[in-house]
Amino acid sequence: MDEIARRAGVSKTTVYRALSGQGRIGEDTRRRVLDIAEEAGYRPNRLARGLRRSRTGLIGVVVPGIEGQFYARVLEGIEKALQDVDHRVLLTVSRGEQEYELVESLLDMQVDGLIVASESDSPDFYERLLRRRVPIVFIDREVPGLHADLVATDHFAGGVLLAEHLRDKGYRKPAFLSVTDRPRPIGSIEDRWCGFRSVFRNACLLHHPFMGSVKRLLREGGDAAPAETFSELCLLALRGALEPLATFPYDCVFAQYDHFALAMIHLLQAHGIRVPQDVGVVGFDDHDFTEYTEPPLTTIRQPLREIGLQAAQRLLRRLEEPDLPAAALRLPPRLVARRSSDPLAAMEQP
Amino acid sequence: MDEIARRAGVSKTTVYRALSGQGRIGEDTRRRVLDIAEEAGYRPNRLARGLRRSRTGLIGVVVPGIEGQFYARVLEGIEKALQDVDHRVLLTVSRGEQEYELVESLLDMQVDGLIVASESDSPDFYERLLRRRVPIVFIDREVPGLHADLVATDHFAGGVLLAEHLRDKGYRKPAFLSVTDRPRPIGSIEDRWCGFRSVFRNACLLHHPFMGSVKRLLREGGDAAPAETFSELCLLALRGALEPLATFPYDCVFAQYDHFALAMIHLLQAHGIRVPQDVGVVGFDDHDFTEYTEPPLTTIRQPLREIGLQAAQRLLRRLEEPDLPAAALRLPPRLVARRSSDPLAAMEQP
DNA sequence: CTGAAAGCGCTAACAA
DNA sequence: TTGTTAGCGCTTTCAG
Repeated sequence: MDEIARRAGVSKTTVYRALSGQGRIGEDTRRRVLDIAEEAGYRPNRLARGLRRSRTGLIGVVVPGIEGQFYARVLEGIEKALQDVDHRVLLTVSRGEQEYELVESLLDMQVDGLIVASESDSPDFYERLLRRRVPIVFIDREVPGLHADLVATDHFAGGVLLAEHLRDKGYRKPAFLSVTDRPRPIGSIEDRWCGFRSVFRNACLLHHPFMGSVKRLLREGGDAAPAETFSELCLLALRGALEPLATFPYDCVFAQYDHFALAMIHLLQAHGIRVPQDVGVVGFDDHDFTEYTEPPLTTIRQPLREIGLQAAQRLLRRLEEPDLPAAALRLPPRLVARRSSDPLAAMEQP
Repeated sequence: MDEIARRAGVSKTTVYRALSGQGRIGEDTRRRVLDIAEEAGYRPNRLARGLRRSRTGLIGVVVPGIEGQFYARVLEGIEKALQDVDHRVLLTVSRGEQEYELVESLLDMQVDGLIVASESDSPDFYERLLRRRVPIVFIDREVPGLHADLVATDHFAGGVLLAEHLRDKGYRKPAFLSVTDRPRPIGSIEDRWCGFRSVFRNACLLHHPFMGSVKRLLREGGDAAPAETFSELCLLALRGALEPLATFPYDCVFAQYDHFALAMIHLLQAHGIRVPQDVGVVGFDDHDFTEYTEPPLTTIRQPLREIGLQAAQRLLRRLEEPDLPAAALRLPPRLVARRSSDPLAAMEQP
């Protein structure tokens, strides 16, 4: 900027005024400065601007992982919404370990706000931040005991949708597979349960830490993996599920995750039970492979991109109005009932 | 920092020395300053530090999209490698449009370096940056005509692996589906072709812009989508592929992408051709749904996370040694031959 | 309409 | 061992 000022024979301030379009300035000087800046290929240093204005245009994002499609899609939505208003995403992946440290480091970098998919079990850390008026929007999971902005799927509605679908298909004795390995069940799965039970009063709840088994197998596995693929891993984790279920005359299963649903189907088939004739199985979207499974799998599609978009927008809004009361936004999911007819048939016949 | 200096009764510089652990300082003052800083919850402003040192610890990343698993996984590797050395990822998604602007904006934010999955067809823009000695590592695709660091899959090796696999399975007359919609064929697919042909001298090349069809359908589709799912879309795009192929007595097909491979399988089956008995089909990893398809699909797994890790490490190295000569690192892919036996059988029998 | 000066928070060089 | 000073590049305020 100094060089431009010198070359144009004006002060830094004038250059700034020309470039920013703010403040009174003579048309001729403005043109001259702009031309010189253009020619010199001048680009403002956003870091310096951030330091001065204490507004960086950086938004910190913390997610547990992005290898699965779940957070990748949410992230896509976040980035899109922010790019549209010329903000940038500072991305960190917590991998179940570093959440708080990462949040701190993002704040050190002077992000304007945070979007966090937290795995925290206690509200203390975030309560402190909120008291310091750090703008935060949580996504996907709520932090237990914390009153803060949240954007997530409406899991209750998802439970209702799946229950209604099963009921419409003629099933009557549903089993609900709770899969959590946490001390307190995950809120989202509890919500699904409530929704599910509001339709099926007689639903049977099978509580078992399948998810924990998968994680343990993954950890222990290391190189000597107990299974080649993740789907096989899920199969291993679910192996014990049939005996406890057998005490209940179920005719359909809500398996919480698509991977589990598929494993459950394989498991049932291995025991000579036909799907969906004898027993129906439904999942809940954590992946988009459901297009490809055999037999077709009915599932709930979560509005992932939309969650990201809404979270970003909420955060931007909060930057303008820091006193906005905290609110939870629960977005409706969509039932994806895979027709069992061959999609190809429909396409090739006509 | 000023406040801590005041409270400790020393100069800012001393506080800095205590906190940074650099320069000589009395043990007692050091302790005192550290205690006060701790108590005051002091955290250094990395933005200011960046401005002063002109080293921000920010790495700009540009990818075309992250909804598919491809770049999400690469990104995971990048983030991991950078997090390990306390650097942060500034993520942007170009969505086939804004690549150059995004790169500029990242530079405005004073990133230390860039990792770019470019869709550019011309080297001019990046050549200018490289002349300005901006550290850049490209991933996945090379920019035509540009001599720069690149980390990517060894597509030639991938082509060889698939060809050898097909040969070992007894196939003799392979068809290679080139799917590009670009003026110049994408380098990676050319490499696959070269590798493939080094094994099968008689391979037949079917050149047709299937990929372009898919994109067009996606664009035109809008709400009135011509197909419910992406897999159906691929099927539509491939419909015309069988006639040109029919002129060649092929007994197997290399379909470039898993989605196409699967669509091809369905297409063949719809025409009464059995897979893999009559015709074998192989893909090339762009997704991890191959675990779930029916019939099983043999494919090449690209070392995506590793690409990210290596790219980040290369960039970090280049930050230290700006004069490193540009180099291409091509990482070996892995053949994933899906056994057609039921994985469950293997697990449940014993 | 234009310019001078101060300062965001940190760091590096130099002086005491 | 400690302190003083200057400056990264931009923005704001106040003065001309």
